[in-house]
Amino acid sequence: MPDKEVDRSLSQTVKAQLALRDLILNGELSPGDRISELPMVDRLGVSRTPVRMALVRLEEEGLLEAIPSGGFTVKSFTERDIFDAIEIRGTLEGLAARLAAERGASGSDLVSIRDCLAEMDTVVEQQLAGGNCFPAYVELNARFHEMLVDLAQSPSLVRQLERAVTLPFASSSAFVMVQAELPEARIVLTVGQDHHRCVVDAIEAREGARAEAIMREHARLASRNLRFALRNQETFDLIPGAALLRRRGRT
Amino acid sequence: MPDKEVDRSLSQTVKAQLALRDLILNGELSPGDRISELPMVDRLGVSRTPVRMALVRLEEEGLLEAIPSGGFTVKSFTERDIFDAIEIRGTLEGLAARLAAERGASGSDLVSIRDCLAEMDTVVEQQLAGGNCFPAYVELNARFHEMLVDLAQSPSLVRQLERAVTLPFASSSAFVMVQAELPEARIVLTVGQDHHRCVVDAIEAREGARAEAIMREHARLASRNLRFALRNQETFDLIPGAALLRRRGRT
DNA sequence: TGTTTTCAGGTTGTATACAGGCTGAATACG
DNA sequence: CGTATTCAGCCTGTATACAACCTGAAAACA
Repeated sequence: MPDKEVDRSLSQTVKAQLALRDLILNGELSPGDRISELPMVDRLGVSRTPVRMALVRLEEEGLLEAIPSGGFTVKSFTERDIFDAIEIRGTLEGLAARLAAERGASGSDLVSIRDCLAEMDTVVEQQLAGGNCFPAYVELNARFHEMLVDLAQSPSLVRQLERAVTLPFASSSAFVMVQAELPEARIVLTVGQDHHRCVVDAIEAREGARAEAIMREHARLASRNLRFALRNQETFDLIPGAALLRRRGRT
Repeated sequence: MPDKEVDRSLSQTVKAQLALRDLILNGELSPGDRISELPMVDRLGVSRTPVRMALVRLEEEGLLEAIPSGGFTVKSFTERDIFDAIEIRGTLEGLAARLAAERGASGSDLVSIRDCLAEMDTVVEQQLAGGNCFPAYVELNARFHEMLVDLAQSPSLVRQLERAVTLPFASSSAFVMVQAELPEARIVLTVGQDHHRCVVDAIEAREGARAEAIMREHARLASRNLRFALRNQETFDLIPGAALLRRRGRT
């Protein structure tokens, strides 16, 4: 836990939102729990207004569920919810790649993303040689996916994808940490990086259908990681937001 | 305008949200306009708190844009934004159709959607015979699309699609009214209804790829309507939220 | 004993007061 | 005359008071 002392320059609302999200993701608030405003006022050290705002935002984010009669509860997720979220991300990233190919990406954008690709190559190489470069890889991976979406030059799509990725386990780097423990880690890493390269090639060659198919399949690497992660407890706990997951058949 | 007097049973927040949305969609607030809370308090007859809440909600909805230093402005949209929004909807509905096919829809669900299909057949027939059944068609069309998405049995996808459709011109029935003026109206209506039937057939036959392709192409009917609507002023004004559209090259 | 009613506690929705920050215009200065 | 500075007005973010509502439990009644 890096930041127990929250920066005071942040607005109270943002402070509350971050703190509340942590509380949920760390499992200090369990799925189904009703969240009342007043207790949170004490717990977060801000007044009701920012707490209220944070609750609304987190509901939009998908972590909370509104109760018809007022108030919120912590949402719970099934294994299938995660699979679906990953599939949705893959589908939208596929659309982004296709649009990028069809509309044509500018030369400078392609150079930028190829630079990113090269950096990732280095990191992947070091990782395969036995180092532990996952933090660096996660960051580069996030940057790559962001740049890719931008290639589509579609604000609507960026917006939609932002939402698709808010759930912690839906993001492109959610399962990279799990991957470290995976027996087939080398394969997934190598194949994933090849996807990255191929999709850029496809976009440059204006091969829309191919670019789309690659990104869809690319997202399914995350599904594979997920399936593995669910198999034993240690890897299960590596899943971001694992506390929100209910395994087959509970309330 | 059916409801100039807003139901007093609604909460102030909802009241404010509806009124504010109308104000924006009707063009009484122009794109780029900054929306201050106090003037809205006078204009909507509710206090700052509900106004504030409505603003946050409308930002999430995509009608407003947050100013970094605080406050909101009315968003503006380009022709391409709409095309992209339609493409996104088509892509997600395609995913829904594919999942429905792959996962298998229950017999009773298929019966229900076929009932809806049959009702639409009747309406389409009457329409082609010279009647004006568009309101009925719009409602049935909305119901069909809703049922289709439900067939995928994916809460995540339902959620994502709900968001994709919040923009008024992205919804499946946004351009049906324009269609009435379209020279090729008969064709679009006939083909659209055929899409509806074919996608259900595909789902029942577990033909995922076909179901997906059909829904993608189905959404492109809306793009066709849009392209036509943009050509002259009368049809342009039929576009929901037309006031938010900026034609090529303005601030 | 089972059902209905009543009531108290807590919770949310709404209104409003207050403080800090931003904006834009007028003014002073180079 | 152009640029930097100051200041007033407004606006948002936050805190808090108040009221309506819902919930759950105890009590009264059939």
